[in-house]
Amino acid sequence: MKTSERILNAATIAFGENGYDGTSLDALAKELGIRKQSILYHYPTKEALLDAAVFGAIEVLATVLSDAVRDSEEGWDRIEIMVRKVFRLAIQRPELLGLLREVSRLGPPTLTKAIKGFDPLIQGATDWLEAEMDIGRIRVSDPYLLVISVYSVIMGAATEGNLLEAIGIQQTARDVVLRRKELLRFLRSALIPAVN
Amino acid sequence: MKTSERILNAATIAFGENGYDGTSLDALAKELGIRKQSILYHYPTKEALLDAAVFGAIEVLATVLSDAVRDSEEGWDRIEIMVRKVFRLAIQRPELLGLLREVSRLGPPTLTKAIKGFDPLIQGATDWLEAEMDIGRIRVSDPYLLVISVYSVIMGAATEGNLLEAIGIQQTARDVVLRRKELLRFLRSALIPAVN
DNA sequence: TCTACTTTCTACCACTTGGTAGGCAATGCT
DNA sequence: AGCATTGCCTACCAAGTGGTAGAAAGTAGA
Repeated sequence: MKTSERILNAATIAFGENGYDGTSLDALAKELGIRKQSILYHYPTKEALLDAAVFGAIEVLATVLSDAVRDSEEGWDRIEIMVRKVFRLAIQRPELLGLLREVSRLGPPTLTKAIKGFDPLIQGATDWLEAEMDIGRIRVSDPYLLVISVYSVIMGAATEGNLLEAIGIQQTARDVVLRRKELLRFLRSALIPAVN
Repeated sequence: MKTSERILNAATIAFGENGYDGTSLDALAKELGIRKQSILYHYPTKEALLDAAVFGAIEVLATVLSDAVRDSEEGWDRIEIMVRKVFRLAIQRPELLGLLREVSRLGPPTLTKAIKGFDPLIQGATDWLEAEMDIGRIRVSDPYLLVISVYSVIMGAATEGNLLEAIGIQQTARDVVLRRKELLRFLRSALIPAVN
């Protein structure tokens, strides 16, 4: 793998797990077996490295979501597939979601750029939800707020693995499946309109 | 106000907003108009200061929740009051929830202590939900996972104000009320059993 | 082989970090 | 008054921070 890619991967993990301020270029370099100056050759500043990592994370998430749209039928099935794929991502690469959460705490200017990358995703989801509401497949409510609520829930559920781990709860693969199932039931109850 | 209290308040805000690593004792002292050494007089280390702030935040949250229990009827009313009070807390003192989120990222040893403080709250909520399920007022599911889901949702919704602000969405008091209303509808749909 | 370019390195730098040592004034107790 | 305690201070330190300057080493084309 190219050095610049190795740096980016390590940075994504480090920023996602220890935060931006909690990660030093020296530590990052040591982990990679190189000198800090080599990092600064590929990414002129620490912030540039952060931006690159965030951009990469958004790209991966966008790909996962558009894959979910491609591989799913309309209606509830689409949400289910989406949740499954995001959960798989959260298990395989938890640092990505951690990084995105970190960005939302860091605020501008990085957050501002990140939002721009996110905007088409949010817009697409909002439009789709709105259309589904019109057909009556999704309970009618403010689509934008709904997107954000769903985002919060999925993000929370997907990243709460670390929390459970810290509490001392064993996290077997079966438990993850259970949590995902529970989340889906939760979302289903919240989104599907009541049958009158 | 006593100096030690002023330090604790400022630290809670700073840790909650900028994170532990993003907050320096010097900056904190400057903000308070004192020297760093005065901070270290009241709290022997930075970590001790963090622990004190976290302890305080948990205490406030516990008070809010137990107040909610006291001021509410059983059933859905209790959840509604709870959400209202947590939202009010999130608006009046957003740093508290930010701090708790930060702790969950920092991991042990602070997280371990925090969890201990949280345990009675989680236990109480779990027991209560279980009882409500038995009566049929709450949809039957794993109570523990449900607590965590609800926690994620409320936490997410309550702390997403910064995010919305960054996106550029005006956050009037009316919008907050709308978001809270939407969240309650979301929770209600997810928790109340379907009428067959 | 000479040359131009890319990549990584050593050597430094100014600044900030959390923390120690100890002084000095105010307060209150005997 | 004498004295101990409390609270905040100045002075300082070793370690770490992100970043600059520029040398050395590899690599590829002519």
